[in-house]
Amino acid sequence: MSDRKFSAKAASPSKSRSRLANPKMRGARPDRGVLNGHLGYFMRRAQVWVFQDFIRTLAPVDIRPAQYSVLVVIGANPGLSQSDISDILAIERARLVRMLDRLDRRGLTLRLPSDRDRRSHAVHLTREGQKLLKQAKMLAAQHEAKLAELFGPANRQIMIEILREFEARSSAAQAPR
Amino acid sequence: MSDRKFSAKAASPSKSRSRLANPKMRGARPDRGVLNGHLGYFMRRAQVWVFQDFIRTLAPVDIRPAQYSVLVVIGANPGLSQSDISDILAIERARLVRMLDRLDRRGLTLRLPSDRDRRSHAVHLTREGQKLLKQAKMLAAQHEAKLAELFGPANRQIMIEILREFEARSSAAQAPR
DNA sequence: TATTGTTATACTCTATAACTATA
DNA sequence: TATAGTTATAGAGTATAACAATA
Repeated sequence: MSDRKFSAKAASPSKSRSRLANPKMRGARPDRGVLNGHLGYFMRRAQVWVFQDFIRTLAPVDIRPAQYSVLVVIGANPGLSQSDISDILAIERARLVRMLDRLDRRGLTLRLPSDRDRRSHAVHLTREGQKLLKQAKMLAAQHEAKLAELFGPANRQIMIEILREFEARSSAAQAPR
Repeated sequence: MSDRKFSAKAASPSKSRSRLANPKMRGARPDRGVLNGHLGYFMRRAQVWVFQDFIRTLAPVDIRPAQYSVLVVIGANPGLSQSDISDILAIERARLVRMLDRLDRRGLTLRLPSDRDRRSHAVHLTREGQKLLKQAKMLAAQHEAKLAELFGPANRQIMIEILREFEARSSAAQAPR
């Protein structure tokens, strides 16, 4: 039951005098378990760690997680519009514009005119983008192997399954706003 | 085996002509599964959803996740120094300064001089801070109940256990930077 | 009228560096 | 020398609003 503090109350007001002024508290180890019942807290801490490891592992190709996801989606679906990509990855359209500006400048992606809708662009990887994505995928696999090591391969798989199911349910249910 | 694309290759260069120009691709549903093997991707999506729900649920007290974690830690350990809090929650010292500035201005927290080190502050909740934290904890419990509903109570518990174990291992191992 | 890409703004969070006053 | 709190800066990510061109 790591969840026993799920609904723990706040320290009652009468106990809130300084722990340093309180003989019983003096030198006591601070309670690090107060957030144990909060899933979001642990998800956040773990997610930050995972992204930092991803960024470090992919430093040789200078690709960040969001950029990586965009390159992978374009690589698998050349010709998608920017709206399509925004939709699939839940990246704001406005944010994707800036990201593609930068990837374009680096010579990795290309925005061609769409042949069916003159408002939209068909986004592609350049040959260089394809080459870099290949490298990036190898590095990402290294990163993923490290996660398998740290979580344990079974736990990594369980997490992926639970989270994918959650994504389906949470997007089907109601969006939080 | 949701992981079969873990090491999937990029679309080979010869296949990268526009999906719209390619008769076989025309109108095909874009492949949304290309990131299936990437745990970090799903952790991020889920974490964002969870935080948005947290923010929305705690809107009545206008408390964000990071602020909440700080209030909970102070509430349970009155008199901690800012460094202690930074340590426990992995919040940058510089960032915590701004957060406490705001919480102080709102009358929720208090920085008292430490009686053992004139460099440091003993951080406390005001009575109002204690009152608000109580409310916040009730709302956070509602939020957590919603997560239990969406993940399924068993899955929520599994996630917490896996993530807590991961946190212990990843911090014990080597920090990513 | 609605959508696509775009520009602009604001705020949160992360990451640094540097300064001051203490230790 | 090192640490605690602070200030400042820069960048990523998120959330909006508004605009022109096109549907």
